[in-house]
Amino acid sequence: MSRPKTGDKRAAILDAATETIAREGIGASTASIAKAAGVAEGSLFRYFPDKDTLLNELYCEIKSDMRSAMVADFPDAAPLRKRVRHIWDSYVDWGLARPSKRQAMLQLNVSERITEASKAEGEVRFEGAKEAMLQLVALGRLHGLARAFASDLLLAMAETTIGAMAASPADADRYRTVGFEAFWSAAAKKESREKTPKISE
Amino acid sequence: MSRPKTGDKRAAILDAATETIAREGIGASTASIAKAAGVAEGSLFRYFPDKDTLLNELYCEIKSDMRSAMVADFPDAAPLRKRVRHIWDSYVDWGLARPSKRQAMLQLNVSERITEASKAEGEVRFEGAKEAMLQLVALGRLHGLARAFASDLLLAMAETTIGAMAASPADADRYRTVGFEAFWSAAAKKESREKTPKISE
Amino acid sequence: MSRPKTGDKRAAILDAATETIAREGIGASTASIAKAAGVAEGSLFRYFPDKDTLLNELYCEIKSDMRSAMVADFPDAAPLRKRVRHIWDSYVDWGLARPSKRQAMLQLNVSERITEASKAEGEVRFEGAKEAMLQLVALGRLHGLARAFASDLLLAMAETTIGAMAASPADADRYRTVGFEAFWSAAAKKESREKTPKISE
Amino acid sequence: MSRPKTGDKRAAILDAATETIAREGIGASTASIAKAAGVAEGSLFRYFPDKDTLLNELYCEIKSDMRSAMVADFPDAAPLRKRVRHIWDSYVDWGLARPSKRQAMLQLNVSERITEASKAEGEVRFEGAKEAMLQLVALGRLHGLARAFASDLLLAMAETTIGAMAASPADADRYRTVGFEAFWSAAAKKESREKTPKISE
DNA sequence: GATGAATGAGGCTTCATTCAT
DNA sequence: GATGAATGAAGCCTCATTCAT
Repeated sequence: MSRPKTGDKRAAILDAATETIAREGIGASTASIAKAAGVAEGSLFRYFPDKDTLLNELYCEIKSDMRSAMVADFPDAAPLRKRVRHIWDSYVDWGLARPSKRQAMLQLNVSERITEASKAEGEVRFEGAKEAMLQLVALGRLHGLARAFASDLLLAMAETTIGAMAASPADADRYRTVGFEAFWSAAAKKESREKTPKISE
Repeated sequence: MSRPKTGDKRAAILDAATETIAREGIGASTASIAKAAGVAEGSLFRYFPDKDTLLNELYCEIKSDMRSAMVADFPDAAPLRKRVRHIWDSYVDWGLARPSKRQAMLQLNVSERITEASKAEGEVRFEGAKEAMLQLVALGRLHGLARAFASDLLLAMAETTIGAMAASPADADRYRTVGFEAFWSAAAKKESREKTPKISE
Repeated sequence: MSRPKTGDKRAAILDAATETIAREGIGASTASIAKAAGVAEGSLFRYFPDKDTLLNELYCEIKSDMRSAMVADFPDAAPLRKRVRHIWDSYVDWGLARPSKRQAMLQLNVSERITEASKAEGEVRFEGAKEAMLQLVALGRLHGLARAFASDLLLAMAETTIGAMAASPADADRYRTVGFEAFWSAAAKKESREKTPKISE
Repeated sequence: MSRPKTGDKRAAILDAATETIAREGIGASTASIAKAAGVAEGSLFRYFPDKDTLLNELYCEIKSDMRSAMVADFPDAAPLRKRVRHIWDSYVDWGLARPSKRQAMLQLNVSERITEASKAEGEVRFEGAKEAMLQLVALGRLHGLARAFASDLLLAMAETTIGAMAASPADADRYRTVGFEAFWSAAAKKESREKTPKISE
């Protein structure tokens, strides 16, 4: 899309890597990535010492992009339900709007070439979201379990929802909402519905 | 692990491919798979004309194995909740008991080398499970949406649950149950729990 | 065509090799030859210790077949022209009737895997033909040159003629005759045609 | 032989392929060709996407080289006999001077890996020669037959002649002349010798 | 004898990476 | 810095040959 006219080859390479890996998987050659980026084969290695580094930095970059989408306008002071809904919507909309990034991330997520360090780095600076998830766990159905479980559940359910939305664009809005309600029911307090609003506080 | 002494090289190769791909990803070389299977590299190609075929047959084989686990003892006549719980437990236990198969399947699932035909074949003969999912969708919170959405949601949540169980074996039982309750809350009817039994009919 | 019902696997293999090599060249695999012969892969090596031997024996066999065609009914006592015409027609008809053998021979002829010994063996027992060629050289336009030159010229011209006949079956008879006349003019004495009979004596 | 110091690797590879194929046949490995060319095996594939392309381009290249030899100094305005003699001599001398190219061409000519397109391309731009052959056919012994038949006959006879010259270098000149006379007698007008000169006019 | 599964060397091709320009 | 030609290790696959049944 936006092939930077500026000398920003690094970004061009990361973009091209996203597209190419989304299409061809982790096995995409550095040559094809460089070509898609409009740079010489060798130039790729001026910005990334080797392919593994490129993959790891791409992973971090996409995570960071996703984070930005979630962090933007995060309603820190809103009720829990609103905050979780924000996370949900941000993630789902991000994935829908950037299918290549999402697809590339699916590939990177299962790759043995992404280091633990990269995965750890992907976790940082989601503070508002983490805090919301902590509260959700503390007050809800997942009480006593690891916060990561709630986060992973949200991501897994959102991922499934995105897939359904992409497959049936006409029903996209319903899927987003129903998906969220499903997650909320799964994770929020199990008491009678009347009390649920209280939980979300 | 247990290298079959029988002449069943095909099975040995599939087993070795499972282990190797679980460890190294789809990029695992045919040489390493053959070696792990204890056969010559050329022998691999007597059983599978090329690597893509091996991958696709491995995919189908693992799916079939998973299916067998779910279909076994399927309580066709039980209430919906019991049947869904059976699906949940079967899947979760299968994944926990066969971490390599599960891990390999994660890799195969995102690979562009698995054909639509293979994916379609993976769907068949889950009749009891499909039927349960149809009822769940018809009567529950996902009313009006595609059955596949419910199935995918279950798989995604179970997957997440398996991950958590594997990470904290001590809490495994709690995760399995809580995970299921989360799914059930996500998908089953939203009315008060007392009415839930009615739904399951 | 005639897949021998008898136990004559050796002949079946040679036949199959002829067809397969005609179609795929010298690179045809022993497996494909065995399959075409209707025998097991390993059986081929009971009749021929290795592929090179198979190729060389095939070469000799086809040469021998060709020789048989030429030697049959050879008019030893006829005038030279008649004898040469017999050679010509025998060769041309043989090649036309057995396109696979001819095509396989074209491949074998240029192969570095055919030994000098095989080539030498291919020469023997063409006595009547050799004698005719010797006379032709002695009395004709190629006077003083090697007999092999005349033979090779005949074969080369006949080969070209066969190719033309195969390409235009409707004109086959004309090509055969014109081809022979061309060879005769090329090799026989240059004096007026009336005297030719004298030469041929 | 003379390994070009220039960066012209492509030509070096074609040269090496010529030598290697002349020696070992079409089955010569890309590794041996690359080695003979003094380049890494991978480099070969920068110039030719695969071995088949290499073979086809080699075929075209050699044909083109042969064409150049024939076209050079072609006496368009000379009498027919002179023009045909030019073709004959050019071809024979070319083949004698470049035994590897000739030998390689013999291999390529019978290979199923040379496409029809390559063969067609090999035919173009022989205009002067074609024209001469057309006249020869129109006026001579092959009257009414395809021009290609005359051309093929010339090539086949020249090929045989080259073989004889190579085998007996001492008699080379005689073979060249006698070979031509044989071809001329074979193809030119059959009328009485007195008239033959007229034809050749 | 006959079979065909098994073998592993070797062939073609790809690709991450280097380096001279 | 940027380039892309060059490299050769490594990958997938074929195949002549062996050998247990």
